[in-house]
Amino acid sequence: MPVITLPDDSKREFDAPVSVHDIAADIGAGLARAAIAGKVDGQLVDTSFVVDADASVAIVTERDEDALEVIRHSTAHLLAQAVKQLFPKAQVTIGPVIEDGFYYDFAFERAFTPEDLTAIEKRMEELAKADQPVSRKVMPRDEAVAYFRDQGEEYKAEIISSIPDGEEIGLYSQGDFTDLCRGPHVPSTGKLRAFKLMKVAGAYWRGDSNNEMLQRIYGTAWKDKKALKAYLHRLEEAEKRDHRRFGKIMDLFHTQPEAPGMVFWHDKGWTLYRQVESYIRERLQEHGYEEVRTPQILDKSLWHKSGHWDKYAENMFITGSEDREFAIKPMSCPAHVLIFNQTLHSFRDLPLRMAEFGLCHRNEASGTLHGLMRVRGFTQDDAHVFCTEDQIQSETAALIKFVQQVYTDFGFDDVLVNLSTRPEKRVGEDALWDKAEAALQEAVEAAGLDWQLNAGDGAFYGPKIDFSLRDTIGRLWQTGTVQLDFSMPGRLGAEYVDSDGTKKTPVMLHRAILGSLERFIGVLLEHHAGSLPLWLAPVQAVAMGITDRQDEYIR
RNA sequence: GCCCACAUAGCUCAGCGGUAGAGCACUUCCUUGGUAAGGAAGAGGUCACCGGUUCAAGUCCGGUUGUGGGCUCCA
Repeated sequence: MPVITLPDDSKREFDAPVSVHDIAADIGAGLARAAIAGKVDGQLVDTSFVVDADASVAIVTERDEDALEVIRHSTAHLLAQAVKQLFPKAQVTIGPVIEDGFYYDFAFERAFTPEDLTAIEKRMEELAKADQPVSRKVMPRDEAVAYFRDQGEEYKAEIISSIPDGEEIGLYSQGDFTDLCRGPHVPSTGKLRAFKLMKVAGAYWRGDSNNEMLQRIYGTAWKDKKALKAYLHRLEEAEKRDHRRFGKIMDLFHTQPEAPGMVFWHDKGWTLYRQVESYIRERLQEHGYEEVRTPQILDKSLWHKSGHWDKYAENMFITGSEDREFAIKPMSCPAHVLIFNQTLHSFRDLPLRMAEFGLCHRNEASGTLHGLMRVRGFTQDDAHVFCTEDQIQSETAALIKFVQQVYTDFGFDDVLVNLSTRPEKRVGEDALWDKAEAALQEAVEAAGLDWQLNAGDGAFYGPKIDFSLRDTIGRLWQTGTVQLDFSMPGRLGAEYVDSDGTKKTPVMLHRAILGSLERFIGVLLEHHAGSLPLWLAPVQAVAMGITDRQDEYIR
């Protein structure tokens, strides 16, 4: 018979299998009422979950962090239930929990309007008030597929079909609504007391832009009205830190339709820009870099050789002269290799560190442009380190130190680090990838960084470490990057003479610390809420008179 | 690029079929040694662009461009 160990290490014994709800009730009627979910041996479960063996059990109430996830997930179901009642033709798809809330994707013949959203939210309030019990049952896969197909829910049926064999298919029901779900959920809809629908947006089915577009409704949910209000207030405050706002009020820059995605820097903004640039320039000298400058426009054939044309042609701006086709450079690396190739190099020259404030243009899809954060014309604080395979790790380690120093100097302490490994489409032998990935991983670990693995997200030419900074409303913007490349030097014919007198191909490390100066300044403005550190501020002090009589002295 | 929304004075916005409005900013004059902006007067808009409906269009409809929020993408 199950012996239940509670979080305070007290034990309770039951004669027969017992539900989480009943365990809570055994402790106290109040707790049973407050229970939102349970945690059995660390696993979040429904209150109806039956414990039939010895286990450690915690009752999850809204005081626990875990409750929020359950509440948000259940609110997503509430949203789906409301939508199905109001728009029976809408098909449900998926509705996961995200940071601060949830969303649910629907397939519907038309877009939901803001008025629809209001109506849906109202219906959700009613359903929550009705306090309908939420129940779970398990269904065999084929039966579940048939069940949803019968109701015209093709997407759900497709999802269930793709669940691997042997996995349990759990269905949750509340009132007239049943949805496939892993759970857990609140025991009844009355537990959902503080939510709000935020916005509608389009989203592709299964995240693939070749698929049809669904209607995504975003919402937020909290344990009570007070927390909801605090969240909405936080959003308002975040809006005030928007870098585009500072661009205006501090007279730093503007954009306009004649040059979408490109920045007009005003005097004060350019002062800030130059300050950032000269800071980096000083660091480059300290870290043993040479600085170069390469052309904006380069013959198409170079981009064919580098491999960029095949992969990124549609994102490159093209121009021509007489009968030749040129591309406006989207990156500086091939040009740096061309400089490298101008001289015969000894292994003694390596590592050779070549930096450029590289002005690049990329024809980004119009819908992705965003203030200074995502632009079409930008300057990378770019550099390439030509080195031997043996130098990869020490150079990477040095770069990580460099990056950390810069972020610290600019006042950032919360930096996200990702290590991205080989993608499916790639060049280079697996053995080389093994070596490269291991070298990068060792370097991040040696630096004591808190990092995450982004498996399969590397560039086609090598693995990379990305550094991201978070903006005001939680979005992450990649700034720094260290990318290993064992493709381009060979493609473009870079060579050095090794100690044994033979010619070898160097390895190339691409790296940027700020990423683009534009984006970095955007993040900087948001991070400091416009109050830049004195050394960066374009206006450091203002002398003001008290009346016009002092004007003479001030001038 | 895709979905939705938006585009009115330098800025923030109201107006939503009947010949353009507010606050702030700006200009002039007055006032002023006290923590964002005291008084008075004034200037400023082919209501993003193109087309349509209508006796009449910021106002309704279609298209284009740009912007915003998502999605996809990000060498």
